[in-house]
Amino acid sequence: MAIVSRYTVALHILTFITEKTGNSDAFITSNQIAVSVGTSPVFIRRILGSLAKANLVIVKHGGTDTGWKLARSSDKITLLDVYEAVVQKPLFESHHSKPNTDCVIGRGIQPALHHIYNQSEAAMKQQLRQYSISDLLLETVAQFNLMEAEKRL
Amino acid sequence: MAIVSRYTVALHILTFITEKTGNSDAFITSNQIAVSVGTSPVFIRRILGSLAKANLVIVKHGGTDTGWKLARSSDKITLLDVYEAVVQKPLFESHHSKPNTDCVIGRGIQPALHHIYNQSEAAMKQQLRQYSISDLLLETVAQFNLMEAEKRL
DNA sequence: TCCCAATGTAACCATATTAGTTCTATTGTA
DNA sequence: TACAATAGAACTAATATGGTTACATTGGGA
Repeated sequence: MAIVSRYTVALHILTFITEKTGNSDAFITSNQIAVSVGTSPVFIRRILGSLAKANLVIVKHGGTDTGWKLARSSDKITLLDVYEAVVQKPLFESHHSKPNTDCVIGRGIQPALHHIYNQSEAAMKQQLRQYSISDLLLETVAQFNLMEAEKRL
Repeated sequence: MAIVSRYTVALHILTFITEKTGNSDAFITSNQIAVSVGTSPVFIRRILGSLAKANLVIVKHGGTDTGWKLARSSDKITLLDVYEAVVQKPLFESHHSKPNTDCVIGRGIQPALHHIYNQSEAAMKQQLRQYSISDLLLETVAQFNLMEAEKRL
């Protein structure tokens, strides 16, 4: 398959929080986010939990004004930070079956692929590191405005 | 999840065929390959079917000496060729749910991510393009010899 | 101290994907 | 025509994903 949509949702969440709170210290609830993403608050909280473990968001319980906010400025959170927080598995999977160890190929191919797979995954991550949530918000708003302008034609 | 193990198996298949046939015109059966991979011939044939569609292998039916061989020299088949043949989906998945189109983020984030996702996937593929099946066979044999040497200590 | 809105988390379900198995049809040369 | 292997459909088991429901927990404010 592909990289789970959980990653896309995580980026949606952080971009949404950034847009709603701006420079303020407000907290956003999982319900508000769920409406924007179009899914259930529980699913959102599961992902927020991963982001909290990676110290990307802060949660506030009890009283009024509860919910979530960014743990640091949105231009200090890269898309790679989010990837590492949400995707735990390596990009490439090895055999499910156990290759025949009497065979040269069966024995040697897994270590041989290891280096190549690592290199490819690193190249992909290097791209993600070049963008921050702040960049993503700017681009998202730009795309939104573009679509609105087209609608008015 | 991750890139399916089908890709790893496809590389195993092609490396195996290369090692067994060398420069000869011999054909390898799906049964022989299945033994090396440690799985069923049907699964192997399913993957060989994808590789055949991408013109990476040739199948021969009927008579004696039936089975599969490479469609071109192993140093002319890159790991990217195999990736494109076997993995049809984009690396990154978009939302499963439908984002709220009344929301700036819900509306703009998918096109905003599109470019970034494409760039990351391209960087990963670029790495795969640098290796051929021939390179992979060399490295696999080297790793095998290394492990055999360690065993003798 | 009690209230309460929202989080934290477990349990359960539906769905999709992956890979393994079995079976039957087909291929095309000897 | 025989036959050795592929082609492919149908079925199963295992796993992962995301959605739903339910309930305990948090902790500031009345």
